Amino acid sequence: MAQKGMKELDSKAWRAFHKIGTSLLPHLGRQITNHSGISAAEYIVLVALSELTVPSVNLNRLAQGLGWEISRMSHQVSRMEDAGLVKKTKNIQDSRCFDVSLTAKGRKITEAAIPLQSKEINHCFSDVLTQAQMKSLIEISDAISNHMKEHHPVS
Amino acid sequence: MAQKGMKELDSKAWRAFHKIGTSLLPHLGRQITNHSGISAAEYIVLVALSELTVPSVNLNRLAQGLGWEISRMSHQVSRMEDAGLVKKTKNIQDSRCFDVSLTAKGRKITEAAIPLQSKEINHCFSDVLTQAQMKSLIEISDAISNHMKEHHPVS
DNA sequence: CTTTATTACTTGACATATCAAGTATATCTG
DNA sequence: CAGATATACTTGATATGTCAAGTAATAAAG
Repeated sequence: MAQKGMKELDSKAWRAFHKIGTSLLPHLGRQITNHSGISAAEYIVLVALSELTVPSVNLNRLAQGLGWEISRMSHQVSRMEDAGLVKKTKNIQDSRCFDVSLTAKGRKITEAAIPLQSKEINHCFSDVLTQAQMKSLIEISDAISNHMKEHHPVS
Repeated sequence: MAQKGMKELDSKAWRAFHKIGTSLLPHLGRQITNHSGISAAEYIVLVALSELTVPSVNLNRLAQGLGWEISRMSHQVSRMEDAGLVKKTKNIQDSRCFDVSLTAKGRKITEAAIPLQSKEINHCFSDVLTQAQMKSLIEISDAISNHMKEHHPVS
């Protein structure tokens, strides 16, 4: 995906990263749909909601927590409300805000989906890597994330 | 994005991987559009075409080389033909096939875009990682890719 | 040589992601 | 408290990715 202006190792490493980023992630998304009948985007939102210590969050916080644009979250939550997976309620204190929460159906699907997805991740990711490789990956992620936070805070 | 059914380190490593996969890749895509006026998908196809040792490839090979579905490539190439970036010609030997090649415009844009994109990748990726980390990433990618090839050859 | 697969690609429908613009409700400022 | 600003979210347009179904041409089988 890029070579001129890059050193040999850099280019190989980038291609390696790009490859797993554009194959593993979509593959696991497809698995979610196959085993649980929901999309990868829906799964991400459902899991985020299921991990709350409070019954609901507003759209803004939910989007920020996942690093999504607010508009993307608005569209996604609307579709999920139509699908009966989440509920949207106008906040009483600030009526610009909407509180989003899981419906019973959404919770049920999420709780069934999580262990199946964990199994898939173990299968395709954890089980094929050594502990040292996973630790290395965490360091790599931190290095990149810190750089992004400093230099490209919004995007 | 997943926890029940996963060990602590596994879960952390997965979240780390997921995070960079869903932030760095989109960020670099946006950079392409900003500096060269083409989408990330267009860039990927253009670079693949510019790296050919022959003047053209058929859709099928192009899709396989990038690990894309043929339908995705068909749509993408059609749009790029409309945009004047590539040219599609019916193959003479086998008229089911289409040969895809760069137009002069497509080549010009690609050659200008590649060094700019390499610079961005260096900035966000290569420069923030050590050589050891890049080597580790290549090993990690190989391990995952090999597993995928064995167990999920099509998807 | 005709029927039957197979292959290469197209098409349409829908889900999704992004962008620009809009609406409504707070909040701040003088 | 009126006017300006900011915040929270919506909406519509466009590009994209995926799936299922379709078309057309080649290859294989009988």
